[in-house]
This record gives sequence, structure tokens and C-alpha cells, in this order.
Amino acid sequence: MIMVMSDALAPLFRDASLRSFPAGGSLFRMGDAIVSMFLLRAGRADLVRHSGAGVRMILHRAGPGQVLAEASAWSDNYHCDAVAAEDSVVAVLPRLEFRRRLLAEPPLAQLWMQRLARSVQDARLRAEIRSLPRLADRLDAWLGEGNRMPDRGRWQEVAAELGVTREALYRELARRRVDRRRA
Amino acid sequence: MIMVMSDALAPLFRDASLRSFPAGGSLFRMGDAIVSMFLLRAGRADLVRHSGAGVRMILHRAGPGQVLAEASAWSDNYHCDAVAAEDSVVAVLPRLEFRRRLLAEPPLAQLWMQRLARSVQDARLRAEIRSLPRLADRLDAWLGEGNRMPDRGRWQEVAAELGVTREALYRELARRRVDRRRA
DNA sequence: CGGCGTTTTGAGAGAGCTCAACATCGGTGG
DNA sequence: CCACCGATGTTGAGCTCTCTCAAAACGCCG
Repeated sequence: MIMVMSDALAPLFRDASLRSFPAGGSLFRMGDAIVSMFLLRAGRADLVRHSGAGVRMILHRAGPGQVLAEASAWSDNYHCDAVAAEDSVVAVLPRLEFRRRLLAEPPLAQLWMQRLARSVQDARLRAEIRSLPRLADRLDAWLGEGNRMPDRGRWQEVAAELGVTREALYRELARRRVDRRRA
Repeated sequence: MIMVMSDALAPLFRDASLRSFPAGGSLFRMGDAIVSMFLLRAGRADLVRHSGAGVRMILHRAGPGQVLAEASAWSDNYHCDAVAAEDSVVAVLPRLEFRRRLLAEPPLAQLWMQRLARSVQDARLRAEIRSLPRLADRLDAWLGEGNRMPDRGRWQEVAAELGVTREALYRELARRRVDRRRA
């Protein structure tokens, strides 16, 4: 297994038990009592919330090394659902132990606060990018943040990230291909 | 002066000096070295970032009781500009002292982590709301989160929050008025 | 009253969404 | 090897919605 920067939280989840979820499996549901914190070890998991008129919103797609539902550490009930988007493995640590370690070990607290602050930055930026009216501007802003187009077969993920349909993104990419050929 | 819930961070900024900024004044600019943390005491301040093609994005509009640029505590240079949107007063605390207090006083650390986690939640939800294609859905989702329409004279702020033009919001509101009159 | 900002409404253009058809690619199984 | 299948990529046409520009009605305050 490859060690990546995103394993930085491993010390916080030392001695945590591992649990596997098949794609589509539910990690928790809105309203459930919060007993544990989850660190995604492999796979992907979505935080999903349903708005009044049945509109399904994916609040966050977590990848390996990320903790799900950061706010759940200090809350008693979940405010959204969590679903495995792929076959996934998570480290599970009791919520109270998670909190105890954060408050007892300043290095971990510092790491956690850095993580949270970074997540705030990212989420705010994403909100602003998505509020740009034109797709071209969204793509420019997104690419301008150091993001790069993934390999073929994963372009739809970019469309989702930008909050547009895949057709719209395909058209924009085609437009840029011919524009680049002209230049 | 009225004491509100948002004064919870006051202990963290005890002994901090106060500084005033006129509307339009600059608190800091992208690239500046970070020496202090800012807690907004009165007024409003915007975090502004400029994307490549000159697109101006307001990452966050902070109000009284909020700390500006949370991530700056652990960073050496600002990643965005901060501008006073109104005449404002801020408490200024050296960044290293801010960090020292967080790591030395677990109750403050806990409060700070709760704040950050809540900000993550809020920002992610805002990003999802803004990615809804139809304004009606955005308004529904926003109202569904416990938000309420402010008094007349501040509806434009809601339009900005939803990421639409004020005209579009006015039209939607007019539509709902007649719809409600029919029902 | 006379500004100034907000709210309201109109008309046209532009952009994305929806539905639809089709191409392409990788894998599966006959 | 080839037929088939599903998912992804590509392109077209029409519709809907928002944006933009514009004009006017309010509402507040000096």
C-alpha cells in the first residue's frame, strides 16, 4: 500500500478498528446517534443531504485519508447521510476517544485544526466557483487553483465538481480544443 | 453593546488590541506576511480573491464574532484579500499567541474546533445550494435550512448569498406572492 | 421637494439543461 | 474473432431559465 500525505491523521486513529462497506452501503443516516468517527482508508464516501423537494445534494465526496463529517465529533446526531460511493474501508474510532486524544495531544489538535481550516478554505472556494454564471469561468477558476483535468473516463467527475451537466462540459472542452488548434 | 452568542471567542482574544477600519479599507492583501489574527467586533469584512480573468470572488463575508481567514493561523502568507465592507472594528492578536493559547488551553481548542467544523458544514452546504440549476430550488433549499427572508432593503444580500442577480430573485419572490395569493 | 438606493417589471440575448441519436472504448462471453 | 453490452464521450435541436440592459415606481431621509 502506498503511503501518501493524507495518512497524516493515522496517529489520531491508532488502534482503530477497520470496517468495510460495499459500494452503495450506508455508513450512517441522518438522525442516527453519533458513536464513532470515521477515517476513510480506501474507496470513496459521499455525504448526502435531501432538501425539501427531494433534491439530492452531495455535500462532500471524501477520499482516502479524510475524516467523514468533521462536525460530528461535537454533535450528538448526524445531520446528513453517508454512503459508500465505491467499495470502501474505514477506520472507526469512538467519538469520545477521538475528542480525548485531540484535547490531550496538542500536536494532533494542531493537525486537526489545520485540516479543518483547509477544508473551510476549499469549501468556500468551491462555493464561489459554482456561483460563477458561465461554465468557461468556472473551469478557468478551477484550473487556476492547481487542479488538472483527469484522465479520460473521469471527466464527468469534473462536471459534477463544477456543478454542470456532462454535456455542457464536453462542449466546453471541445470548444477549447478547436480554439487551441487555431492558436 | 449587546452580548451575543458570537462573543464566545472573546476569551481567546483577551488582551487583544482594537483597530478600526473605514468601509472599503484593506485589512490585509494576498501575499502579505501573516503576523496577527483578526476577530471582527463590529461591522462586516469580505475575503476577496481574484481569479485569473479578473473575476472577483467573495469567499466569505464575516460578521461580528467571527475570525477572519481561519487558515491563516498556520500559514505564513495570506491567500486572499480582506476588505471592510462597512466601518468595522477588529480585535488583533499576534498569530503566535493565538496558536499558543489554542494549544495550551483545551477549552479554547475545543471551541475553535467546533467553530471550524461548523464553518465547513456551512460552506459545503452553500456550495451545494449554489450548484442547483434553478433559482426556485436554491431558495427552497436555503429557506429549508432555517434561513428567513430579511427585512425589505436587504433582499439583495439574499440574492448574493444564492449566487443570482437581484432581478432574478425579485421575480421569483413576485412569482411566489401571486402563487400564495392563489392558494 | 429632490436625491439615492431598493424594488419592480419589460424585452432580448445568451447559456445551460433536457432529450435524443450516435460514436467510441473496454470488457464479457459465445 | 466477433457480437454484445454498458459506460463514456460527442454532437444536434429545442426549451427554459437566468443574465443583461433598460425604464419606472417606491420608500426613505436630508
